Amino acid sequence: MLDLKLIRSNPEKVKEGLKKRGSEIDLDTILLLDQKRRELLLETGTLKEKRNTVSEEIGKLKKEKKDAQEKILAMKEVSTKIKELDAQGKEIDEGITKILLEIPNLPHESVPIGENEKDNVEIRRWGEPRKFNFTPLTHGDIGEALDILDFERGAKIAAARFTVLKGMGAKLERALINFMLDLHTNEHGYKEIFPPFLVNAETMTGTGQLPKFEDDLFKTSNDLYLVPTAEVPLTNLHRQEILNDDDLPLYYAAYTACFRREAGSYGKDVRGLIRQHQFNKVELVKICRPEDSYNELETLTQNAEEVLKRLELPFRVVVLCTGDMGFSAAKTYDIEVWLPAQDRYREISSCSNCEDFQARRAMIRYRSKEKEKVNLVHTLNGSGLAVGRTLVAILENYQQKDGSI
RNA sequence: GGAGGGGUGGCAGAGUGGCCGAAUGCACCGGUCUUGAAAACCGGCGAUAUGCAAGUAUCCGUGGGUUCAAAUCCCACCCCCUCCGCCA
Repeated sequence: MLDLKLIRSNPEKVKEGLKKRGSEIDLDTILLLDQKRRELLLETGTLKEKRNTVSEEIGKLKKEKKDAQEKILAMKEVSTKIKELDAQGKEIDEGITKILLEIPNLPHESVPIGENEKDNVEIRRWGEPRKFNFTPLTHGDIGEALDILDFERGAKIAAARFTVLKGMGAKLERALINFMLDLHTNEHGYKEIFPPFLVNAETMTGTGQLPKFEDDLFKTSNDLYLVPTAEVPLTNLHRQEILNDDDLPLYYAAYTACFRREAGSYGKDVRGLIRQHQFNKVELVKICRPEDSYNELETLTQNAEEVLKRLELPFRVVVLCTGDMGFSAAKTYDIEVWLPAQDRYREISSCSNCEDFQARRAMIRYRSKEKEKVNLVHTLNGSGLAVGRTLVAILENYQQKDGSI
């Protein structure tokens, strides 16, 4: 959520930022509503002040057993008017919130301007893609041949885009989860969390999945949602809290299964493990002071990269252009791992600084020591890493001519 | 699922219709004292909106309602605790 005050004081800047993302949003409506809201607030404020003082007088008169009937009647009228105006105000507030919740974050000034993934900018590479003296197979073919991936039965017992991991495949997946969590908690200073996999609508709104992206989520019959990423429960741990300055920065790491409807991705990555309705991920989340967030983004990204370095998998890091960034992000680095069978780099981690966008939605604040003031925190998140895709990378990069890994 | 109890400021905990945004204690911050610290004493100490500011308004789990006036009364919902049932 953007700061309404910023929209009010500098609508041109906001428009410009949104335009860079390819987001044409009409700010006139919200500015009009805001204007109306403030006028109304002034009016009701005055009326309520009157009601408060006169009500007090009535109380005194009654105590002295004097007649207060006239004042009561007058205030009855005032109260009716207040009720009316309050109802109007509430409607306007809801209108403003509704619009605000659907506006994406503004890109950071360092983000390259562009339309889509073609305009993302590579900033570094690590490792050399291996030269094969045979044609490398896809992870799907390898997995089926070794009987460690079972797509058919995944579809049978659930649906398309669900996969069964078997034997050494299941073991490898589990080992990767442990490896990643151990690395981040033992060496990078993150606190391990095991959160619920189902969360409520407020939580989904806090990180930006709702209301705009409801179609991407699985929802249960009692109004809980399956988490699409651990970013959601981790960031919302401190929803509606005021943190102490000393508590910051907070580093959290969690494994969760992730659930996504993948509506609208028909025909994309249909074969294999790349795009699933359910996949495993170890997620990193940071909650920090605003002045630190861009440094924290760099280290967060490096923490994620370290997983690939230790697995000796070649990768590159790209900075997403304005048009390719997610809804809540101000700046995002994608880490892309080399996949020989696809002969290209594929996303395996996405590390974002959301600045105060989520903090404002979720009301995550801290009391700064120097200024004794309450401020919004900055929130960051990054995959560290997507486990299924890591397994894919291992199978493809470490395959041998005889079909073994 | 059934029965009962309860949700008040960072925490504990008063407050059952009217100077209550809320006593008191702890914690915290500043000061006095001290070589320093502790203790003691003095003072300060919630958030949001709006406004240049003074101020004003709002907030006592959430949402409605009654009333001139609601933390306090009524209704619905949510959450927590205890007991019973069921259960990995």
